[in-house]
Amino acid sequence: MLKEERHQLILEKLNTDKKVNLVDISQLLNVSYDSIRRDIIELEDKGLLKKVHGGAIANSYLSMKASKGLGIANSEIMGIAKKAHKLIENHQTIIMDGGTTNFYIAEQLPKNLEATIITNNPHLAISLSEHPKIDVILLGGTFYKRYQISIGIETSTALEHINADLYFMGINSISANNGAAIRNYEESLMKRRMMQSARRTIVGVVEEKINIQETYKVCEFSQISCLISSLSPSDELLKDFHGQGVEIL
Amino acid sequence: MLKEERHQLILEKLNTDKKVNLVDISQLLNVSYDSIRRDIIELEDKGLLKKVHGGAIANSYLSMKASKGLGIANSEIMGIAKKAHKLIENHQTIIMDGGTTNFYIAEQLPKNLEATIITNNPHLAISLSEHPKIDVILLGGTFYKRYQISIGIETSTALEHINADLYFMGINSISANNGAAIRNYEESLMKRRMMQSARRTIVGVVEEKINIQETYKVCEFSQISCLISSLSPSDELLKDFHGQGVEIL
DNA sequence: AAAATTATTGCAAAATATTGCAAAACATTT
DNA sequence: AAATGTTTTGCAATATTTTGCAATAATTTT
Repeated sequence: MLKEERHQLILEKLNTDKKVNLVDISQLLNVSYDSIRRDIIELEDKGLLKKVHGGAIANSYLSMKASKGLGIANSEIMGIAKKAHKLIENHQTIIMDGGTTNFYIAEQLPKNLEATIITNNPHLAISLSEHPKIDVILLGGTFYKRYQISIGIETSTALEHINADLYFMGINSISANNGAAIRNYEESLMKRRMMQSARRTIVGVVEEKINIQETYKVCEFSQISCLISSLSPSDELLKDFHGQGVEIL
Repeated sequence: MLKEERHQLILEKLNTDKKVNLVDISQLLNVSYDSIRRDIIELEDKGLLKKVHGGAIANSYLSMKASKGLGIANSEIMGIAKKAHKLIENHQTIIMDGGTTNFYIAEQLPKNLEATIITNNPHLAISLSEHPKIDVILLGGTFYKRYQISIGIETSTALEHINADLYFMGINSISANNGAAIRNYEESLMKRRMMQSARRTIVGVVEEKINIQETYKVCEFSQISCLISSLSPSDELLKDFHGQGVEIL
């Protein structure tokens, strides 16, 4: 079994399961624990996954890239995308940043929608090439391989002169008390800047990100205009989120 | 067993299995390990597979290209890329814009090269995620779907503060008398701006672009520092290009 | 805090890669 | 057909990479 072969298999498993266990994989592929451990280190160096105690977890960009190729979209995310599309009207200007959810919201936009999309996510820009009536503005800056978006002073400066209608913000966690938070500091600053440049901030999240808490807080929950999930607004999981003036879809 | 025959078989096996093991193949085809090893090296030089420790794996972009029927130009471009890499030193800052040739020059850069690459081509930024030691700066602006690059005042402004070592300029045509030219006006302005931001401008072209003339002139031939093609510098086709102080590779 | 699991490190064995060289095969010219 | 030059091939010596192991450290769980 070639090393590169193992690498591919690990990444594939990561795509479907979102996480891998070191011991499991080593038994599955019938190689020593150490080899797999070193594989994981190498792959992390390439920014293709995130190493955690006991194994590794998927990187948003990777799942994006993989699902793009495979054309498989998670049905939960598709539901979120559908709801998001209802908030968009013709001729609006929309800011979108990184993350799998945003990628699908963009990719699945109606083909006849006329809009301008501003993004720091090159995958999204490329994908929107298939939408003839959507103008795309790509925000430049230092490209963060791990998150597959550009971040930095340049990105920020460009936003200063923009007044968008909507901002679809991708996040890693949200809770009613602690607001929205993510894993990267620079990115959290960027997101605050983006909020300032749009009238309404909309957050789409998959269930597993609800009621958990990541390191860097972006904003209070009440500062968000609208929260979209795959759940029914009356779902038990969402009960704390009501009553703060945020639309729940 | 002919060499070409072996090459075919290796590529076929690669197509079905996505990977080949050096030892296995050599036993299967009943030739020495060394011959297969050299086959793999040759095929890699043509950009038809990716050599790894112990064997080779299929080349993702190539299968992509092959399915589109574009496979032929590939080995020509690989040759240009190889020549281009010799001009690059560690720790340089390099501007690269759009075009297939530039894409391959970037993608095939040595994995251990330390450099900063500035580009308005998001495909290139994404591809360079696989190069851990290369920093990428993405230039923002209006995204031109047709050419898959960003162009505009913003892009231009960002370049004002940049002094790069090299600029790899993609073009549609070049001739000794009429210089370099392309098909899009906005892009031609952009390229002139990029030339100003780099010490040396390098042009890599496939044979079919030599001695033809496109609509929008970017610069005189003599303003280029170096011209790279797949031909030998002494080739008949290139005879007019000598004597203008431009390095021909 | 102890136990259990997982990580890290250094090391030696195994596998693979590289290089130079000479024989063999092939093609080309006399 | 002989002589010549080129390409291909296999071999051997050497270098590099990968691998598994064992001892030790760090982390998570109990």
